[in-house]
Amino acid sequence: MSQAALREAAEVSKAWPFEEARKLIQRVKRTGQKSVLFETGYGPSGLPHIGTFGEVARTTMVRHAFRVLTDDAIATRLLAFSDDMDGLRKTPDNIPNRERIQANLGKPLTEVPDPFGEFDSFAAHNNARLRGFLDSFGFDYEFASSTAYYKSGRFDAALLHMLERFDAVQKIMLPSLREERAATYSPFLPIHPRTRIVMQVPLAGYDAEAGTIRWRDPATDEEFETPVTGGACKLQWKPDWAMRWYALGVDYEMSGKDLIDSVKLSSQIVRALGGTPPDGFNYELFLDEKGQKISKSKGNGLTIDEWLTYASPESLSLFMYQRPSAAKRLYFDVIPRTVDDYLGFLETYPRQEWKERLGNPAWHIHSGEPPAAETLEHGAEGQTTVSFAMLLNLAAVANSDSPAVLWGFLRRYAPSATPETYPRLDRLVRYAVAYFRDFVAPKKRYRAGDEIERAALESVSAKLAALPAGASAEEIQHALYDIGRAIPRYQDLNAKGATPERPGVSSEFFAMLYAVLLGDERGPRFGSFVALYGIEETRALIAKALKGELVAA
RNA sequence: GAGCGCGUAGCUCAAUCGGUAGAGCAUCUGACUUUUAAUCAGGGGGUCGUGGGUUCGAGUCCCACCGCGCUCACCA
Repeated sequence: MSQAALREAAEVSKAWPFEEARKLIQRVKRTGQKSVLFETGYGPSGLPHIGTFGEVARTTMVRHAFRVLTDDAIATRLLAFSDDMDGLRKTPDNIPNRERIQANLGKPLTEVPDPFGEFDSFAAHNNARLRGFLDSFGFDYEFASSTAYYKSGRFDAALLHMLERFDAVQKIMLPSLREERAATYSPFLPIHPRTRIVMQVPLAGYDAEAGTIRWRDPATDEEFETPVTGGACKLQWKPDWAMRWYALGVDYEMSGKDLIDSVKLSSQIVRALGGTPPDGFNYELFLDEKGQKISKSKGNGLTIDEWLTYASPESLSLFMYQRPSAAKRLYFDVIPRTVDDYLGFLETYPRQEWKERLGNPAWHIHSGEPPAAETLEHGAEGQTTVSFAMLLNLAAVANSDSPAVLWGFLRRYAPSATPETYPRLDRLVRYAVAYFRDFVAPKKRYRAGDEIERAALESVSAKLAALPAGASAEEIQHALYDIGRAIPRYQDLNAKGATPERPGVSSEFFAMLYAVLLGDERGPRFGSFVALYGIEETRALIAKALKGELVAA
């Protein structure tokens, strides 16, 4: 499959990153520009939000589609812009040293101390967390700090320009506000020279030529004249966004649907400044398990760290790829399915034509170079992909959060496999084990045994003790049958091959073992389970069950 | 009030350019170590929310309506 075929398929691909990239192609054709700037926004008043990751991941997909469409003839950059000069509005609930932070309300986030005591400021801490994650995923981006940009003078020309167009900006903003707010609204927010608080005060006047605004401290009635440049002032949110687009020449920025009105207003402001607003689209928001909007202040839904505890970054990337225009529940229970969907896409990719490949999320997740799927050799049946769902089952039947126990099962399935030869499968095993430990194991409901059941378990334990250490699954299985056969409750004369002298064992017997020992209604072939889990370990498990420790836990 | 999204199998959801509606789970049947599933094979289950329109052909495109939900209108 040639590069030409790839290009041809890309030109017409309906995959949304290509649809978006084609908007930019039009833009470049119109303006003749030789580079394109992508921007993603981040508000560091809280820990990095999973939506922020989504925005970077999705923007990266558009960027890559654009690069394929242009053969890299147009340079691209991705700016991760942190709005870290914003004033701290309220103290987040999920941080230490809240009192200390409380004393800094209203100051720029870069001037609020780090509640974790690790960085120069709260913003620096959260910025570092964001960068750490973006780096760990390998995103190609440039980090930008609003505070640094303001202070460096990089925004000065645009700020002075906006001051010149003050009336035009007000004409756009004021109708969008309620009367009482409109009466005091100023797009320019001076930083109080003494308290360092970002002041939301009405302007007493401004001097476009001098580049200053005049305002009054409501507490002292003292009047100040502050330059709009050099970081002495910042802008209100919507004018700020517009100014940034204008000053940096941002060509593409997507945002959530909660910002639809903001995009409209900011776009009008950019035009009033004589610029062109970026292309982009409004994606749907993520919902928590109850269908509520995920927000960093509420701390609902999933965090990046939580997802990465149970699944790979690639699977999270897949979640972000799929249907950005549809609201999706983002909660723990979508993880297994998303992981297996990802593995499935990886597996079908090599067999596809370019047209399908470009619609395959794996292509977008891996910037056009998805790795080969990791498959196990399974006897004559050939290659098999081990799914997350299967590993969860394994963990459940083994009732184990130990990767080694799962590998024991896997090696029986595919003897040549080891964690060293299958590193990605090993990672998957670790994720599955973590998911099992935190979401499946707590839901187990152990049943206490009655007299007959307890006696049966005693017998099983004794019988196991009498078996040789290296007893096979088969030997153990037959030993179990002999126990069950001797107990009237579990005799089954209708079983295939059963005789009155040698009755079969009903499935009740095994159901009892699962319910009492594994806390589940179903389970593995028990002989195999014991062989892998270990005879002594199984006896210990029985002992715990008889003491009532499993029911209690 | 304004702007969106979603209605497809019992459940959760797919369905690329408009071309015979699919998957997973659940359920049922069968095979297998004398019975257990981490196995395999197979079956049933649908008026694609409703009604129009375009088309040779509509889950898909257009219009209207119904239902559910979200967002914005203070801040970002």
